[in-house]
Parts: sequence; C-alpha cells; structure tokens
Amino acid sequence: MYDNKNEYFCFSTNRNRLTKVKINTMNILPDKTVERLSQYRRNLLICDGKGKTHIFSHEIANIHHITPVQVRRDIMLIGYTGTLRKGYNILELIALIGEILDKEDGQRVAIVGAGNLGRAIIQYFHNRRDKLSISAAFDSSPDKIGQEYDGVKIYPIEDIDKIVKEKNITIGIISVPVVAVKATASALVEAGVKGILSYTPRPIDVPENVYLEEYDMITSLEKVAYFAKNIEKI
Amino acid sequence: MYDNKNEYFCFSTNRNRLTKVKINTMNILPDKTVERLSQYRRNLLICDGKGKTHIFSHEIANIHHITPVQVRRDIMLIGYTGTLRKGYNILELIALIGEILDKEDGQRVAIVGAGNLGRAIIQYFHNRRDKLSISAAFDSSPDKIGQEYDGVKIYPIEDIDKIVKEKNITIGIISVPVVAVKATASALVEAGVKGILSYTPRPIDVPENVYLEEYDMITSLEKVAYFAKNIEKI
DNA sequence: GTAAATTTGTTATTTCAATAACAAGTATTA
DNA sequence: TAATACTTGTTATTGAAATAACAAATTTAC
Ligand SMILES: NC(=O)c1ccc[n+]([C@@H]2O[C@H](COP(=O)([O-])OP(=O)(O)OC[C@H]3O[C@@H](n4cnc5c(N)ncnc54)[C@H](O)[C@@H]3O)[C@@H](O)[C@H]2O)c1
Ligand SMILES: NC(=O)c1ccc[n+]([C@@H]2O[C@H](COP(=O)([O-])OP(=O)(O)OC[C@H]3O[C@@H](n4cnc5c(N)ncnc54)[C@H](O)[C@@H]3O)[C@@H](O)[C@H]2O)c1
Repeated sequence: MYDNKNEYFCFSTNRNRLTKVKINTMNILPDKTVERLSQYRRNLLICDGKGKTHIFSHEIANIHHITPVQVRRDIMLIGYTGTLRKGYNILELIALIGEILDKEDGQRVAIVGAGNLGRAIIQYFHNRRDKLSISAAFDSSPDKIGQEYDGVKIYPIEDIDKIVKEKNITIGIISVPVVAVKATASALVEAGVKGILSYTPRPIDVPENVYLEEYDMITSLEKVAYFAKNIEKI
Repeated sequence: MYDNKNEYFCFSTNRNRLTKVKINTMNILPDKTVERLSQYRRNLLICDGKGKTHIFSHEIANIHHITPVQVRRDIMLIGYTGTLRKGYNILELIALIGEILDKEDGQRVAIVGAGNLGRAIIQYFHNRRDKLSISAAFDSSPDKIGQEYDGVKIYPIEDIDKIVKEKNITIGIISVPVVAVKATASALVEAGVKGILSYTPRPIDVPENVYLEEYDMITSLEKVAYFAKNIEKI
C-alpha cells in the first residue's frame, strides 16, 4: 500500500523560473494530513457502526467542513484508492489509516500530574484506542500515589524512569502545575519517551529527537475571542 | 497605533508573471499571528513580574522556539515599534496586545457541560484574564444545577437563551457528552454567541457568522504518536 | 447504444505562513 | 572619530497547505 508511490513532483520558483522538483513524500505525511486522518477515522468508525459500507469523498468532506478535493488528496497521499462511483470502502480505509497512525504493537502513554485535568484526560482516553492507551500516571502527592483511576495506576514521580522503561512507554502527557513543568519534561526525556504533549501554559525545551506538541486552552480561547469579535471581517 | 499602516504589498503569480498586489491587512491578523500574540503576552507578563522592562526579539523567540524574524514580523503587523538596540518595552507591548486581543469591555464566556472536563476548565480559567472570564455554566443534571465552582454558577440548560442574553455572553465552550453536542451548539448559536470552542470529538455545524474552533485531545495525541514513531524522518 | 451525470486520482495554481536578506539606525570599541 | 557589532523594520524569497482544474472511468438515463 505504502510503497507503490515513493516519489512526487512539485514546482519550485527558482530565480523567478519555475522548476520541476522531485520530492519524496511517502517518508512522512504533512502535519495537517495526519490530523485529518485521525478525524476521518473517528467518524468512519461511527459510519461503520451504522452499517454503512462505502462513503464518497464529498460525504467525508461534509462531515468535516472541508472540500472533497482535500479528502481525496489526503487519501491519495496514503496510497489508498476507492472505487469509481462507489466511493471508499469504509473498513478498508479505517484499516489503512490504522496502519499509518498506529504502531503495530501499539504505543503506551504516561500522564504526569493526576489533578483535575489529568484525571479528566485519563477518563476520556479510557478504552478509546486499542493501540494508544494510558498505561501509567505519575504524581507527587501522597494522597494520590497508589490510587487507580479507570484502571490507570498512579505511581510516585520518583519511579518515572523505572516504570517508563519497564512498560516501554513512548509518549508523555504533561498536566502538572507550571512550577513542575520543566522538571517533568526533563524526566520524561531522560526516561526515553519520543513524544510529549503538554497542556500547560509553560513553554518547554526538548532535544531534537523528541516530538513536542504544546496546547494551551487560554490561547485557544483568546483566538476564538479575537475572531469572534472580528467575525464580520472574515 | 493601528492606523498608520493600512496597506501592504505582496506578490501574486498570475499567469506565470509576478504581479505586485496591494492588500489590506490591518483588518484582520493572520491566524497564526493571533495565536502567537496570545503566547507572547502570557510570557511577557511573567517577564514583567520578574522586573524586566525591555526585551529583544531574539529573547521572545527563544522562549517560544521560533525565529526572531517571526517575532518582529508579528510585532510589525500590530503596528508596534521597539527601540533600536534596546528592544521592546514590555509593558507597552503587553498593553498593545491587550488592545488587539481583548475587547474594550471584555467578552464573557459560557461553558456548557459541567462534568469532569468542564469543571477542570472552569478552575483553570478562574481569575486568569480580566477581559475574558467564564460568567456562567450550564448543565442538565439536577445534581449540578444551582451549584457553584470557583464563583461560576451552574444554570439549568433550559435557561441558556435567557442567561446568555442577560449577561451578554459572546463565547461558548462545549464540554457535554457527544449525544448532546448538536443541540448544545444550536442553543448557543440561537442565543447569539459569536464564537464556539468545542472540546468534544463530534463535528459541529455553525452558520457563517459564528467562529468555530474544534479541538480533540485524541487527535492531538494520535498526531504526537505518529510523529514520535517517525521522529528520525523529521 | 449513446449521451449525460458522477466520481475518482492527479497535476496545476493559488493562498497562506515562515524564513531570508538587507537597509538604516544606534551603541560600543579602538 | 572611525570602524564594528548589534538590533530593528521591511521587503523578497521560499516553503507548506489548500483549492482549482481536468482527464479517465463508470454508472444511469434516455
Ligand atoms: N484544569 C484545566 O482544565 C487545565 C486546562 C489547561 C491547562 N491546565 C494546566 O494543567 C496543569 C494541571 O492543571 P490541573 O488543573 O489539573 O491542576 P491540579 O493542581 O489539579 O493538578 C496538578 C497535579 O500535579 C501534581 N503534581 C504537582 N507537582 C508534581 C510533580 N513535580 N510531579 C508530579 N506531579 C506533580 C499534583 O499533586 C496534582 O495532582 C497546570 O499546569 C494547568 O495550568 C489545566
Ligand atoms: N474528560 C476529558 O478530559 C475530555 C477530553 C476531551 C474531550 N472530552 C469531551 O468532553 C465532553 C465532556 O467530557 P466529560 O469527561 O466532562 O464528561 P462528563 O460526563 O463528566 O460531563 C458531561 C456533563 O455534561 C452534562 N450534560 C449532559 N447532557 C447535557 C445537555 N444536554 N446539556 C447540558 N449539559 C449536559 C452532564 O450532566 C455532565 O455534567 C465529552 O464530549 C468528551 O468526549 C472530555
């Protein structure tokens, strides 16, 4: 599926002249395509649940408020082809997106900070994805250590290195108070995770071989506020 | 500040020939610039708290892992100018970002669904921004109605129209179970909000005059998982 | 059986965002 | 005082993402 297409052409404007350039895609998908694939799968699973077997690009597009071309392009990038006038086979597409997003043996996630946000997240992820599950939580508060939420055990923060290695955890979610963010990130990196998702408002430094995603709800809300107040100009 | 600069040039390639085009920026800032301005302010407030009075573009850049040019360009877009070799006056910059992101009389926010996530959010936003505060929560559960979290009162969902209008609420955050998402979005739109931020995984439809932002934590984590497993290819 | 209507897959173009390049001004150093 | 290093503001260029355009294939309608 993945290897019938390992080169792709695009144009670059070089000294004002258009030049055809051969680039290698199949290595890595565009950022935005990855996000959309996750969203497609989420809703394809619902369609499948309703007994639907095939779906058109414009149906997927409508669900996500994007254009059918966008959908077809994303699907092209992962090397899947639908059937003319029948659309895409939903189960096949779900399976292929799975091959791309998931690792064969899954990836395990640790969450550091089992406070209000941490516990809400543990509950939300509970049993949602086979191949991506929270396998441990860490906290510094004696009240929390040893407890279990939705099957996720809370370990003392001191054991992070040991447990992460033991359980082969590759991803960390950070939801500790801002003062503890820096130490938490270092501990996760030390322990060998390859990806970090931080929900704290404090910027983090990681080495090049760790993928970092930072999300702050206040920034998101301020953005909504800005565009809401200027809505007539959009 | 805002009006000494109401036009801007850029090039467009029209039939393979570069054409100089005059576009109007000051109307609306780029999406990504708005996000960064929120982040700049967040950390400028911290710098100010430490007694720092001026800051260089490369210092801001380091905090946020971006380039100094990016910072200067963003600041240029909002029409602020720093002092050569002294950098930007932190308080002035904070004030100007405030003028842009905030509305003069502030904007009020409602949150619908006071469950695990909803309550965590209420707590997180508590007293963080003068000009953007959660002024009401709505829920359908009799257990929750009438309670108060961090000064935010929980109203019955039936009163949403009345309260939103009464309190002049312009933004809604959705954190209800997926089955209730559609009805919640409609109710918010009906009541007249101009912006919606949804934390549910269910896609929403809104009319053109409402700004919508959807964020799903699972998509975010799946993206981290994808790039973490392919980290050596980035 | 032919024409019209769909729908995919792919290339071409446009739009949006980030980076590079550099002129101009200011402080510092020799 | 002249040269150097620094830092801003802005334009030019490059790069990434989205959209448009369209050929090819298949079904439906007549
Ligand atoms: N509550 C929200 O909805 C929300 C939203 C966005 C961001 N955040 C951010 O997420 C973080 C957590 O928020 P919260 O509301 O859950 O706070 P919280 O205080 O409820 O939870 C923080 C948890 O981290 C634990 N902790 C403290 N220091 C630690 C350390 N060094 N190692 C391990 N665990 C430690 C605490 O014991 C506590 O259980 C904060 O940085 C906050 O800014 C929260
Ligand atoms: N928990 C998380 O961290 C998390 C993360 C991401 C997304 N989400 C999503 O956010 C939503 C809420 O998650 P949660 O964990 O807080 O769930 P929850 O069940 O704890 O809370 C949902 C709340 O909504 C209320 N509610 C139900 N129907 C309602 C209606 N029609 N009108 C108003 N209120 C209503 C319930 O009474 C409850 O208080 C879900 O869609 C979930 O998928 C949750």
